[in-house]
Amino acid sequence: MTVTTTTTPSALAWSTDNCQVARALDVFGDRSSLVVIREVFNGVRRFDDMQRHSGVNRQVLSNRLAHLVDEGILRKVPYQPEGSRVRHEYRLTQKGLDLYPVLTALAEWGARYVADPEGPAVEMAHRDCGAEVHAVLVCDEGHRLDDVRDVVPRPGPGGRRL
Amino acid sequence: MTVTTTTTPSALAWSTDNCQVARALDVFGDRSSLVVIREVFNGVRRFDDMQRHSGVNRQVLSNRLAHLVDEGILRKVPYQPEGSRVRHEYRLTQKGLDLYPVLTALAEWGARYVADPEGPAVEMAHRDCGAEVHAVLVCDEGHRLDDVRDVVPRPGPGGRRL
DNA sequence: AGGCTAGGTCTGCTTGACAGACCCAGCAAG
DNA sequence: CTTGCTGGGTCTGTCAAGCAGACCTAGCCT
Repeated sequence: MTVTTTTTPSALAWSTDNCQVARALDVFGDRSSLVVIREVFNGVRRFDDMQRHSGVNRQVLSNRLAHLVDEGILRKVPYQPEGSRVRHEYRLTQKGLDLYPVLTALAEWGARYVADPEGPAVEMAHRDCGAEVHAVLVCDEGHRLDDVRDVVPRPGPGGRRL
Repeated sequence: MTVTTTTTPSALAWSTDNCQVARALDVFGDRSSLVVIREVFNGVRRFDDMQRHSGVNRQVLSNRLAHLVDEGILRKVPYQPEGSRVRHEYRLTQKGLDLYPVLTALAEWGARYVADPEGPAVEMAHRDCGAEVHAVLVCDEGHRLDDVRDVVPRPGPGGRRL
């Protein structure tokens, strides 16, 4: 057991008031919202289907759907089964579709650490070629970062000193 | 307003019991856990620092840290400020470090949709060249998927029919 | 002896999740 | 016309979780 000395992290000098990660989490960062989003990505778009398929409580599902519509991540689209009245289903907006990298990264981490021995329950594929899709980190200079230790967070243009 | 007809999504035929996304969310998928993880990624590793910097309730912080240590995402490392007794700080394990793509994707989505006009509060950089880092989707055939509509989820090897 | 600090725990209140029952509109069968 | 079915919810009561704020404790310093 080594005992190390440390320095004060510079992040402490920066505010988290306007952190976009925290704000993103306010929008969809609870278990139920992410499960709902997973359902919609999987093509399950109707209230009852989602409820049965995901097991999320009806009341909570109702709240989350309304909230995600409010936030512009989902939109309600009317549809009409034959011989039946118009109903509505939930679809991803562009803002919602842009969560694909988040969901892919999540699924990939899950596949590595919490999947059953026979493999992950779900995977992402390239529509054109059918090959599996992964979320990888690349920098603007074109380098691919295979070791996550090469990534370092830093204050962005909107960073505020305390 | 167009009214569409739809088909039953095939995802309904597959179980979500062993979905690795849901399992990953069980491990760290609540707001506080993700905020804690953000703090540790930013180099804030001590209890009081995290509490003050992130504003997470002390009790909740205590729970989350214990849980994340339990799950092998963080580990407690002793350190010794001069002239003081040994204390402990929280560091990422490899399992925790592998959340970098998730956090990067989250930060990127947040930068696009919920950041202040002057820009995101935080960004990821390449340690070697200083350029900004992004989470991008690539397939095993080497194609880069710039349009998320080219991604399609499908049952993986661990998928179970209902 | 008293104070300071890191890293927590304890208490009481309020909010949210949850299961399960209920509701409502409109089609269709009897 | 009544009865039932279905999708998409709302209502109710219970119980777990979040929260603010006070309190605790070990070891160092004065």
